[in-house]
Amino acid sequence: MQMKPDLAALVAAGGGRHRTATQHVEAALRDAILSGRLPGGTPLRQEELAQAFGVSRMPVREALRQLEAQALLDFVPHKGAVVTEISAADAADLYAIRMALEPACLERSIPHLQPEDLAAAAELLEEMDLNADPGRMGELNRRFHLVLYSRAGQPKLLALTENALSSFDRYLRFHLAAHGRAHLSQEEHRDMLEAARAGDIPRATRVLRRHLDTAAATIAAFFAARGTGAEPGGNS
Amino acid sequence: MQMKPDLAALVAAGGGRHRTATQHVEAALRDAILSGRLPGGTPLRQEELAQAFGVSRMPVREALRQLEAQALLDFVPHKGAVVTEISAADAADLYAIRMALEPACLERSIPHLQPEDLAAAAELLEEMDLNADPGRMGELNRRFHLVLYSRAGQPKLLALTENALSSFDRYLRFHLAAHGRAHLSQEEHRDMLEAARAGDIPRATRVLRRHLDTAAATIAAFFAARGTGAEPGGNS
DNA sequence: CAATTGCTGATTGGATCCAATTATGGCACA
DNA sequence: TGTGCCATAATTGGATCCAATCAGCAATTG
Repeated sequence: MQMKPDLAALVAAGGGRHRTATQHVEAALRDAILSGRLPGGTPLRQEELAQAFGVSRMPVREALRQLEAQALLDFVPHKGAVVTEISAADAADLYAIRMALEPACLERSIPHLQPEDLAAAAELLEEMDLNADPGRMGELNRRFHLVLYSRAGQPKLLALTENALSSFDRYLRFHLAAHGRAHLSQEEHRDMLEAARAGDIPRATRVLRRHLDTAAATIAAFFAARGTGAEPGGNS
Repeated sequence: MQMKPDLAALVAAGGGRHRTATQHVEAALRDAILSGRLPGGTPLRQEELAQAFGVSRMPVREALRQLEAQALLDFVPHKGAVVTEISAADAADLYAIRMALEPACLERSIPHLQPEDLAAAAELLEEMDLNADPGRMGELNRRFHLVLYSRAGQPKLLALTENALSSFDRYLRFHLAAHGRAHLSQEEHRDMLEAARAGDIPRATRVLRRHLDTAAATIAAFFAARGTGAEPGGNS
């Protein structure tokens, strides 16, 4: 009966692949939050995390501040950082951002898309068909979208979009739980890819908007069915 | 002949109005960067800033990291943080973001705008007519836009928009230098306010898009006329 | 004379220690 | 028995100190 197996687990998730300890802690915590292993409302105490990661409290502090800037944590003075709660309102907020940013990315990127981009996108779609692991699904979905946007040539716009997509990962499990998780709007994904291949910007953005609309509706329905703060699955 | 009068000046700009030293340093530095007092390319050494602010290097470090996350600084290992350079490409990037986010904010906010919001917006426009101080102009312009968006009811979307508007302040001085700075698109501002008052969402967003288009064109022309890295005015 | 290599200085990342603030529990008293 | 106050303890913010890494320069050698 370990009280905190999550900490030991998420330390390993960071891997040793980061240059500084701060980056290591930040990556591990972000991944844990976005994947749902650290659910909303979880309090994070610096000392505890420092021991778990085998570092001092300082890199933990800096990592927490970075995550706070990304709206993944709320800082409460003298009570520690807590993982931000997910909610229908927050999901709608994220969707509004995605709806604003992603069509802009797509329409700027499509004219400059290269064959290798389309091939990479198609490969990601195939992988999504085969791979049903919810955790990996979020990454695949995010990468698929980002590949299509990658030639927009506006780094800040892309960075914002990537951040919004990452934040959305927290809600993807809802989506997967609602649908049979077998096909996560793969129809629309294929439509988008086809439109992009054809260079048909109006059609591509139209499909993208519908894709986002249906996803938003799915999440909203999920929250409406349950209480506003319910988690879809266990943390097993 | 003080080598670094800027540091002493920007310390005072922070004021004593922040809870933690980190917030104080962050606010002062951000204001200095956005206002142009710290131009692009300026190296910021932690020890130097710490002395200037009368604090240790730690809050300076955290503040710099926060500013890096906001894309105002670039971190170069063992060479210090440098203020990000402004460029035509960066300006275009920012405008793409504004063009994506602000119409979304406006159309969601207009239906819920209150009379006091419209009054506040009108007051800001008047103040912009009277006040010609470039530094204050940026704040007024930002607040005018934000008031019109304030009822969008999507905190993350608004936060992103506010950040984009703040970042744009760095380019506002170009705009002011190009036009006579007497009327910073006040025509379009008034049009927007009128459309918002009438609840005419299509017209308001149309005006807003044109407003952003013309502003983008102005900045682009300014960069085209000069070299890509020129600063408009002195730092007096 | 130029290129390379070793050294020194500077700068950042991390650890440990201290201070300030507040949540929380117990205890006394009405 | 319930309520309010106080003391303790836990937690964060900040300061100082140490280690590691890299830039720049000079001396040396081909």
